[in-house]
Amino acid sequence: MSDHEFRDFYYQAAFHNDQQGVGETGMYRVSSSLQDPSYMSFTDCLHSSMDYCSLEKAFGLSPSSSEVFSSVEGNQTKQAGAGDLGGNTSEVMTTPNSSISSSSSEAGCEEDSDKSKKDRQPKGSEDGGESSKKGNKAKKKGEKKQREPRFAFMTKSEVDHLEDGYRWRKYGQKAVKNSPYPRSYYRCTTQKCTVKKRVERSFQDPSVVITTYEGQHNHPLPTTLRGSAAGLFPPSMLTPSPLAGPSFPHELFLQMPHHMNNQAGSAGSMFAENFSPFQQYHHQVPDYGLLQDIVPSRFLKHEP
DNA sequence: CGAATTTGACCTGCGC
DNA sequence: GCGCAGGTCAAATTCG
Repeated sequence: MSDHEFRDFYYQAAFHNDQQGVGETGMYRVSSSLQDPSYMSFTDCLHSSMDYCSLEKAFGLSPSSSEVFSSVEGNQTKQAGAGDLGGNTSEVMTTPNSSISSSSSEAGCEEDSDKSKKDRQPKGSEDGGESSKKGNKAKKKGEKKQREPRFAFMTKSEVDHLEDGYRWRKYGQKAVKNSPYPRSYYRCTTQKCTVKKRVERSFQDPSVVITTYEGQHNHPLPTTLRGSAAGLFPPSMLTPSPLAGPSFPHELFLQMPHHMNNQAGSAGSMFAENFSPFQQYHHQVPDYGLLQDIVPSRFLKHEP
């Protein structure tokens, strides 16, 4: 997918959103969170709007809910990933009352080699040599790390770091070009979990937070977190194995549709396998038009 | 006191 | 080759 296509997608998404008049209650920011009165966490939002029967609402299938859009980063030319969602001219347009959760996935892509922006192995990687403190960063240049599936979504929120049930440790922050808002980098604190996320605020709509997840959790939600995160989701969502179902809320977005790739034209199919757990759903769904691309059939099928 | 955050330096890839 | 921008590291600092 080229930058333009990527951009177009978001424009369309916004347009679509407007047309549907979606909005009122998004998955975002509501002032009635259990723990934090200032906002509703993503987890809370999912919980509140979610059981599988009502996900369709949560995902914009009903007029009163937020909308989820997906897109797949085919060949991320210059990492047009979510990072750029808020960073350049391709800004998303959200209606004041709506939450657009757009997901961009770039799965796997071992082939993104040349492009893969570094992704250096977590420090202390096996090359054994942490030479001097900072000198060792140039490790294994030949080795291209596979890129994790990545998906982003936008959430209207006053807080940058949305609670999603997992514990994150911030490991960096950078100013983003063309945006007055910095981008924060978080890493899952669970050992051996390599999931990362980036959080930035849209410069066009400061109320919109763009969160990009990279990788998949290989562990259940921490039970201790904010009391009840683990209890918020059905067992299938807590399963470590991606094949058994999303292991964390955002993985729901993974179910989106590989064929957004096809739309994009380029490099589409190469990502399909990364969505394999969900392809079956895709194939099962009747024709819901765009919705089938956006919403997993398992949600759709519950429709009355 | 341990964990989390901040922040400046460093590294890498890309475009010119 | 150079400069820019994104991403990461890790020491210092702050927080619980």
